[in-house]
Amino acid sequence: MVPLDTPVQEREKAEAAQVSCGHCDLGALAFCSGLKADQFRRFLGVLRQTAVEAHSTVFREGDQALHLYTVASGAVKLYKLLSDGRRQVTAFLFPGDFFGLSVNGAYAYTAEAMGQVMLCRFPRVKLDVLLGDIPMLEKKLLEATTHELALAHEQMLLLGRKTAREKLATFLVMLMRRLTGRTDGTPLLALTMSRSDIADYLGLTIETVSRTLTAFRKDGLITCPDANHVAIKLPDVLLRIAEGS
Amino acid sequence: MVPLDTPVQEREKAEAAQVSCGHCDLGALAFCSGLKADQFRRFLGVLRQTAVEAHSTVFREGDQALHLYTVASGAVKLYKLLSDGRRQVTAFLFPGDFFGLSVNGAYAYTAEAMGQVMLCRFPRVKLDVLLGDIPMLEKKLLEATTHELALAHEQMLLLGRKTAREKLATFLVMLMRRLTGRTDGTPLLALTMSRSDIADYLGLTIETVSRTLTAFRKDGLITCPDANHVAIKLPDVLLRIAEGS
DNA sequence: CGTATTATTGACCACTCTCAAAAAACGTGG
DNA sequence: CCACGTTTTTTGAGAGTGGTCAATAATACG
Repeated sequence: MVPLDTPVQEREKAEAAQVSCGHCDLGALAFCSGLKADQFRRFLGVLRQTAVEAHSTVFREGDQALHLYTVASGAVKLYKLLSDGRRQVTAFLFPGDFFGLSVNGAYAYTAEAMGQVMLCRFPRVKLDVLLGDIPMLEKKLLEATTHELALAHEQMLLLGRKTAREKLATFLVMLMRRLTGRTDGTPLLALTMSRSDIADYLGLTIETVSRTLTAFRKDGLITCPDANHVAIKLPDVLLRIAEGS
Repeated sequence: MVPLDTPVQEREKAEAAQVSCGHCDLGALAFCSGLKADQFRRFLGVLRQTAVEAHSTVFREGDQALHLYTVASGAVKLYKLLSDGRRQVTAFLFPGDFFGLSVNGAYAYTAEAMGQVMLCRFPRVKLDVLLGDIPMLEKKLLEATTHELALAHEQMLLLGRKTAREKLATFLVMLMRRLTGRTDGTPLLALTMSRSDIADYLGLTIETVSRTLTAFRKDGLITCPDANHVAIKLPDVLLRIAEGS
């Protein structure tokens, strides 16, 4: 719960026309990629990098939305709660993803670190000025939000219309794409999230998640070296299941 | 399926500093509200108003995303399909709402008119130029997308964690807010969507939608003059059910 | 007015949830 | 490093919400 703030204004190693943030290894995916040297300097003046410990809350739903964040390293989950404790995880975020967009000045969801996480934090008021001056940043933000929206639509399809088996298959394929960038080979996935997180992401219970993974194992689709690692044995079959055919 | 295009460039009745589009009665909610006279003239040059017949498809998921749309009047539904025909309605849109945002140049969902609809259509390439010149428009678009994203998160919570009863209650309260702007009194809602649309929006079957509405009727929460009209008798109780308590 | 479509109601069933216990993994201190 | 307690995951048995299939009723439409 105690973010270790590290000012970064003084680090101005980027004088080249094309610079990269240097705090992350995102390359062209980073928010700051493509900025000119002087723009990048101003960008650094607005940004503050913060380290967040595992399982600590970055902000809660309803909090005043003072900052916008991007994930530099690690993973973050977003969720919403019902009054009786039922939870819906709305997204798992990985390096390069934005979060903290607000409606009416309040965050629409809670954000929690799933492990040691490095974040880039932008005060909204300062960022708004910068967005006005550097149209490319605003374009990127709009593009990122649009992308998030498309993912949300995908997730609605999953939650509303897919079976438990299809949900888990979709989840594994998604992780495979996101963490390894490929859907071929037999990648070994490190699950940074608990069964409870997965269940709340897919609209299932932990028991159903566990049982379905066991079924996948028995079908030879995956192997599990341990509870937090999944090796995808038949990616193509899994993909077919995910798409509901 | 045959949109009746009506060029509107010549209609330049707006010479005042603060103008409103004139094609809709949205006031401050309209995309064009707050534009200066010269900006508005350019805005009109980009825009094309189109009338769309009931049940016709504006565009399909995967189509090349050439246009961005706003609803001027009527209602539109967005949906995604699985290969075997299972459908998830991701949103019902009403006057003032945007749609047609794309990822990788393709629409992420299908858009269909639910009745006679008037749309404002913006070619993406022309709009992009205009957005670059009028930062306020880009801000509005970002805000609208952010708002849509928040609604999507709400819907994920509903789809993943709410019971049929809670889903229907949430749906009715949402319609009440959206169509009447209030949650008090005993408003009469005109349902522009079929049971099938409602079911596919809430992740249920038409039978469950029908049964749950009957249960609400028996509980005295609503009355139904006919199948397409619902009078909310106890809005506060419905709201409590919707929030899961 | 007859036909097609949509909505309601009923009976039954199954997928997933709930409750419960066992097994495995994790963390902590001796 | 191991014993211990705690937490997480897995597995099992049974139950319930919502789905499926089917028939009836109501509505829309030509």
